[in-house]
Amino acid sequence: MADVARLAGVSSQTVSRVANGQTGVVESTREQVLAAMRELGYRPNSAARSLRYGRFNTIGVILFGLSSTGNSRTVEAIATHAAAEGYAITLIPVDVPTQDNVLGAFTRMGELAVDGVILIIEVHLLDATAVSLPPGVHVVVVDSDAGDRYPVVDTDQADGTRQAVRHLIDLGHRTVHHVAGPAASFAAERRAGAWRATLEEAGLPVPEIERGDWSADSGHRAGLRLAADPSCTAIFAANDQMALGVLRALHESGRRVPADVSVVGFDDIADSSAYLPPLTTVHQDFAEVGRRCVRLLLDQIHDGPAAPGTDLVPTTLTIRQSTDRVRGPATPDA
Amino acid sequence: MADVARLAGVSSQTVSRVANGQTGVVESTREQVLAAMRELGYRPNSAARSLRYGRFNTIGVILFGLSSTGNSRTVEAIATHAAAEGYAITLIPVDVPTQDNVLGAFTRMGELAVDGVILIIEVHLLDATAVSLPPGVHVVVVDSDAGDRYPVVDTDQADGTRQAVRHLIDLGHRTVHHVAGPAASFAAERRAGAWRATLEEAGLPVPEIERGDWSADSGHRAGLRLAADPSCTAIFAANDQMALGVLRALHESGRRVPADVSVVGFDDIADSSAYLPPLTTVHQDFAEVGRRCVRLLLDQIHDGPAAPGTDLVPTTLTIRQSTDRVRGPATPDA
DNA sequence: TCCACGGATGTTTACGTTAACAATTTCCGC
DNA sequence: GCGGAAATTGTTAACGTAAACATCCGTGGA
Repeated sequence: MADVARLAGVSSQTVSRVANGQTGVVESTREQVLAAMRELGYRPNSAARSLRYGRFNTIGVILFGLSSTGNSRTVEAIATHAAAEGYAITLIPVDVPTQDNVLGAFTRMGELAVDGVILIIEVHLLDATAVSLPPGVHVVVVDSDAGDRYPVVDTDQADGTRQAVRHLIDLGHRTVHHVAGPAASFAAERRAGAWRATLEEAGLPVPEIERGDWSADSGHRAGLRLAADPSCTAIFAANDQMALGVLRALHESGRRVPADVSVVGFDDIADSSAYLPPLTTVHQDFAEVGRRCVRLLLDQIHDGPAAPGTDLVPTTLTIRQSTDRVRGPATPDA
Repeated sequence: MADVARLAGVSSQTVSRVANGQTGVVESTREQVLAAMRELGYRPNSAARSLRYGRFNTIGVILFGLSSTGNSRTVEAIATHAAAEGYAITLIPVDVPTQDNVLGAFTRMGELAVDGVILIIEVHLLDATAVSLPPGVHVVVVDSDAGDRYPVVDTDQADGTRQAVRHLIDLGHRTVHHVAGPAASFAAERRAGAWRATLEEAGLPVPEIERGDWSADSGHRAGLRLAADPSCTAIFAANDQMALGVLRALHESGRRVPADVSVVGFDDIADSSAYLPPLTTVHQDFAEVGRRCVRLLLDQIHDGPAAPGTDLVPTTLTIRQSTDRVRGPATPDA
C-alpha cells in the first residue's frame, strides 16, 4: 500500500479511500491511484483489515462427513447465502466423530478467523463438548436437539415421517416396517420415534425395527430380512440410499414394488426419481436449511446472541411409483 | 493479550512465548500465564498473527456445484489433508458458471485471506479469465486442460474410459454406445474422445453419441432412445447417475441387463453397487485427487511456483453385474 | 571479589490497514 | 480581493502479535 501511495504520489490514506470506494477523492487522483494499483498488482491485505475491524467476515462450518447426501447441499446453500452477504465460509471436517476430534475442531475453530460457527454434527457428541465452545463465538446448530442451549435449524423430521407413514396407512397397509439409520444419529432416532408414534396413534402394531447405517448396502441387508417376511407389505426407509438397497433386495427376492410391497424413502435425493421404480420419498429442503442457518448466524453476529430454540423447516411427501394400495395378503397373480 | 499479561504480572512478550510453546519460560511463570489465560478466556487473534507472519494458513477452493458427485468427496479430501498440515480451507462456490461469476470469485479470492487456490471448475471458462488470476496467488487446477499454464491434478479419464470400453469389447460386443456428459464439460469431452479412440483402435464402428447432462433423468431419456435400437448391446455412460437412468430405461423397455445389454458407468459412487443390477463402473479415487492437490499447492506455497503439467491419478475398472458376454443378436430366450 | 556468561524476562518495533483528526486547497459570495 | 465554508489530502495512532534486541539476574570460575 505504501508502494502504491509512493508511485501515485499520494498518502496511503488516500489509497485506502480509493480501495474502499469512499467519496471525497477527486477523479484525477482516484485514477492515478488505480493506475498505480494495477501497475503494482496491489491487493488489500485482509488480515490487516480484519485486525483493524475486529471482524473476519467469515463463517466456520464444522461437519462430520461432507459426502453424506444432505450435508453437501446444506453446505452449498450456506456458502451461497453467506457469499451474498459478503461472508466467506471455512470448512472444518471431522473425519471420525470422536469427542477428541470434535473438541479439536472446536479448539481450532476458536483460534480460527471466524465470526461464528455453524455446527452440522451428531449432537450426542455435542453434550460433552459443549463446555469447550469458546464463549465469544456465535453458534447455530443443524439437525440436533441442542435447542435448549443453542439456536437450532432442523428439517421437520417428525412431520416428514408422519406424512410418509400416514401415506402408507392410507393406502391400506396394516402396518409399516422401518429401516432405521444408526442409533447414534439424532436424525435417525427422530425418524424412528415419529414412525413408532404414528403407528401407535393409528392403533397399528409396531414391528421390530431394522437398523442400517445409511448406506445402500445396509438397506439391502435389511431388505433381504424383510423380504423373507410375507406379512411385510410396506417399508419406510430412513433415507433414500437405504431405500435403494431395499428395492434391490425386494427385486432379488422376487417381490414386486409396488405390487407386493410399497417403499418410501427420506431425503428426495436427485437420483431417487430414477430408481426402479421411481421412489416415493420425503422431500427435504436442504437449501432452505442452509439459508436459515446463515440468517440466524448473521443476526447473532450483528445484533448479539439469539435465544435458543428450534427452527423447523417443513418437508413434503413426493409421491412417485414405489407405493400403491395394498393387495391381497401375498397372493401371487399366477 | 495485554490483559493476560497484566493479570499474570508479566510482559505481553512472555504471554506470546507461552502461547506459542516456546522454550525459555520458567515453569512457575508459564503456569501463572496459563492460569490468567484461562481466567480471561484468552484466544489468540489469528488476524494479527496472519498480519505478523504474512501467511494465512488457509487454502481457497473455488468450485462450481458442490453437490455434484465427485466434488464433495474431493473437497472433503482436500479439507482433511489441509487440516493435517495446519491449513483451513475456504469455500467459494460459483452457482452459475458464467464468466462474470468466475471472475467475481477470483476477485473475491484475491482479497481473501488465502495462501493458495484450488480450482475445481470447467476449464472452458478459465481461458478467458486466466488473465485476472492474481499473480502472487498459487494455483492448482483440478480436472481441466490448463496443464500448460498451471499444475493440474486430474483423474486419468482416458485410461479409465479405455478400460471400460475394452472390457465391453473383450466381452464380444460389436460396438459400444456412449451416453456422454454435456459438451461444455471438459471431463465429458475427454471421456467421449477416449471412447471414440478406443473403438477406432479396435476397428469397430463408432455409433452416434447420446448427450446427457450428468443427471439420471437425462440418462433415462438417452437410454430410451438406445433401447429402441435392437443392435445396441453395450452402453458406456459417462457417469454413474446417467447409467442409473439408462438401467431404468432398459428395464422399462423390456431389455434385460446384462443378458441383452451390458452397461458400464464412471465414478463408482457409493450407491452404484446397489443398482439393479449392481453396476460395473470405473472407479475414481477422489480422495487421492484431493490429497495430491493439497500437496502440490503446499509445495508451491513453501518452495515457490511449480511447473505447469498434469498429474494423472489412475483409475480402476470395478466389475459388477451389469456387464456380460454378448449373446446372439437379439434372440429372445422364449 | 569480580567478571563473564547464559538464562529469563522486558522493550521496541513492524506487519497493513483505517478512523479520527489536522492541514491544505478550492471555491463561492460579497 | 477576502473571509469562510466545503472539498480534498495528509498525519497520527491503534488494532494484536512476535521477532529482534536490550536488560536484568544468578551462577561459576579466575
